[in-house]
Amino acid sequence: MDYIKIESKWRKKWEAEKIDSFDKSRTDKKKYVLEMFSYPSGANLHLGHWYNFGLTDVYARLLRMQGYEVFQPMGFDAFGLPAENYAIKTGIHPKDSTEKNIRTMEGQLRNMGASFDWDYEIKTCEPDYYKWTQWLFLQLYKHGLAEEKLAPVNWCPSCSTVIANEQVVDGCCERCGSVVVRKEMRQWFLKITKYADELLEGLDKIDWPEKTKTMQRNWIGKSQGGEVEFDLVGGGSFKVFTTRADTLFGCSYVVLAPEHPLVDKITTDKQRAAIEEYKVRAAQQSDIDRTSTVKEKTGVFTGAYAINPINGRKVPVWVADYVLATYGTGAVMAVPSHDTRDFEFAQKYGLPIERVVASADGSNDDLPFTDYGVAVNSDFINGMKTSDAKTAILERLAQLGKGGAKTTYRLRDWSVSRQRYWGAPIPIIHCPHCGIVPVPEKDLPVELPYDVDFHPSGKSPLAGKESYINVKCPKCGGDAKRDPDTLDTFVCSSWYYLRYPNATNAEKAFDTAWTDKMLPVDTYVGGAEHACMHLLYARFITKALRDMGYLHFDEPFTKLVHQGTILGPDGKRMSKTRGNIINPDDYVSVYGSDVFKMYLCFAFSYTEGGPFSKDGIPSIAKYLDRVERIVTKSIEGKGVKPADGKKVAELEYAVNYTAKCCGADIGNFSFNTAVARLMELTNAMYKYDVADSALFAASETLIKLMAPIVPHIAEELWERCGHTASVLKEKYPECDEKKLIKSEIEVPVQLLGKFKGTVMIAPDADEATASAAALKFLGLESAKKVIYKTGKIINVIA
RNA sequence: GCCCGAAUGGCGGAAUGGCAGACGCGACGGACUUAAAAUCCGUUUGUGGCAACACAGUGUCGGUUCAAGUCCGACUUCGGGCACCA
Repeated sequence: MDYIKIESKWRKKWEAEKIDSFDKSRTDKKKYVLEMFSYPSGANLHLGHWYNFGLTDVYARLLRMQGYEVFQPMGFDAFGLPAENYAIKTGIHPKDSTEKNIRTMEGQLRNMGASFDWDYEIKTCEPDYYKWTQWLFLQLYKHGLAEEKLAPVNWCPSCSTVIANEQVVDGCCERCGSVVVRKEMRQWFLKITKYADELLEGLDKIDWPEKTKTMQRNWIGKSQGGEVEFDLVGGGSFKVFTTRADTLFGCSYVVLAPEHPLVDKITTDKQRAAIEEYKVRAAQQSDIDRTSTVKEKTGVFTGAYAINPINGRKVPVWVADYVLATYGTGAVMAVPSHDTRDFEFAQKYGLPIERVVASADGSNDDLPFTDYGVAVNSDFINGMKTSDAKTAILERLAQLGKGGAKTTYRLRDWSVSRQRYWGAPIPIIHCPHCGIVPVPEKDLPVELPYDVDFHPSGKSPLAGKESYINVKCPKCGGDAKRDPDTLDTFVCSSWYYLRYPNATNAEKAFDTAWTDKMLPVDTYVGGAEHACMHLLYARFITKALRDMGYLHFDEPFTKLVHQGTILGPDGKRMSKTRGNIINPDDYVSVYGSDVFKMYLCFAFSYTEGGPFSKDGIPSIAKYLDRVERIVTKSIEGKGVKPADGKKVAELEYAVNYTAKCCGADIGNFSFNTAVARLMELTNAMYKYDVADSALFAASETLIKLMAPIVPHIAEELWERCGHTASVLKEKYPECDEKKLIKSEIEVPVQLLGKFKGTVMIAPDADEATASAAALKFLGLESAKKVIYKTGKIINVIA
């Protein structure tokens, strides 16, 4: 078959007929199938795009044939650093390069033959999209979910911008790999931490891969423990957070983070110089140095003392950078006997180490002992199990007014200010009189000016654009300045799935009633690398918008599927440096998109991925040629009455068995087994090998069954079978269970659990019949016991 | 260090606790052909045997069960995530 020719023929026809258009009147049957939209970085679609979009399209086409009204849009996550970095290198404006890349990718996506409805296309870099990103930001601001604060941020010196916690990988910038440093800056934050608990609980209600849910759980990092307030000798107090309140009697010193505001106040004159020096050193360190676990712990005594509220003991106050300012209260109680870090520190600086927990069975007396056990040397909790002791201590602290139960989270607020050009401008005006003034909604969008010097200078590029930055205050009319930063691109992508069904709405970001009908996304497919970024942000934004009354559902993505990673032929991750990158175009241009997609279906377990092997592609073409031959043969026998009833029954069994499995497999993203079943049916048809109406009927079913995977080829063969309407409008074949009933079935016989052979019995044979057949087969008179699982197995215990 | 996954022929990969290796690639054999390609039909986990067959076999070691690739416990290796989170 000339696949290329066939594809262009049908593609033209489908586009002219708008066969993939979403029918708004059928929302009762809607399925919102969404692939994570792509970043238009390179000029071409890569293998990952094909694997994600192409195969999800197979799933979408199945749903359509099953009678659902599928909404499957496509668009581009078009803002972001790569386009800007590319511009800095080449001088080509990010807008120009992005638009060019989008045009190329649109063309390729159309050639993929995927059933996207392009009427709903969105591009996040266009004013009619980012207008609503800005609107979203303003709503968050109005509802107290966006705030500007001075905070330590992750600064990438190479990208000259702040990046989010989630974008720091091993202490380095996720984008460029530079070592990230810590910097105090005024930044906009979205208060995702307000939703920490709900983001955690919501995970139980959604059909997502367990692994991804676990990653989000760990990222949110809920930690239940307690707060303990220590009074300072000489006045004042501070709190520490602990998950091991039961060890409070073993606390021999306390430690503040170098950035803790109390440090300056309590440091004695004698210690001041040493503390100052230590603070400077700590500030200079990058996160990667500072959080290195191999590094020896360091710290300095402040000269101050605090009182342990549980026993009135005076303990020294130290400063050490192993305590993080950004977690808990930025201060810890040190119990060297039961915490490895405190132990190491105490040993180095000669601080007391006193055991207060013993192992329950007395087996382990090494320190530090970090397991749970039984309290010792701890006054009123002596003998209590760790969990009880925790409660007892926290209750006592509550009575004393010195603390109590407390929960903390690892999750931090989401920093969204970026000192870069190619993003959505933050719609805020800073007025010397009125302070922070949001841009009035009627003035949106705040348009991103084209002519800007975006070379890195350590300052936001927009700050240098006078005509942009200088503005009148909307409140008092006086001179004011725009916020010079742009929003993290993850803000753009945190709500795009809401915009798709509303893509043409010029009045609103999205219409509430319509969005409630169309959302949540039924099936969302994309890479697992977004587990703690996009997928968490999107959930947060959905919940925030719900609380503002703009929508009425809790979770944006009901079911989530991650495609696996396709590796290079060498079994390693594809990369330019390894030179093992596979370009799909090399194969698509020869074999066409159907063959290539079917190869991707067949060669991998979808969620696992695996190494690419070009040998599999011609074998799929060979298979489809084989299909063409048997279909052609069957057409000749269209009106011929079948002669052999038994053979027909066998063929019909194969047809119905395939129908039963194929749809279910595609529905489960088990594309490889779906293709295997199609191949089995084809083999059965070759075995049947008589050109008659039974073979023709099998052909028609086979074509329908394979239509979601190879739509062009199926359409061509369907036409050859004499049909004028599209096969894609056919109902997906269902299994006729009656055709699967056989008069006799083959049942395996085991002797003492060991397979010995099979016997033929009626499918509804009772245990006695089955048992007798098995004994006869084994040549036995009797058996101690026979286990018969109907239709499955007969196990004889002799 | 902690938390997840995964491990099955020469290869990609299948198997609701019930015949391990579906389906395909590769390899080998046969048919067709002057020949080759293409096609069609076989064989293909290992060991022993002419054979029927026997034994072994899903990373390792134990366990539960009539029955374990699948469940439980301990470990090994690889992949992913988190990591001085108190």
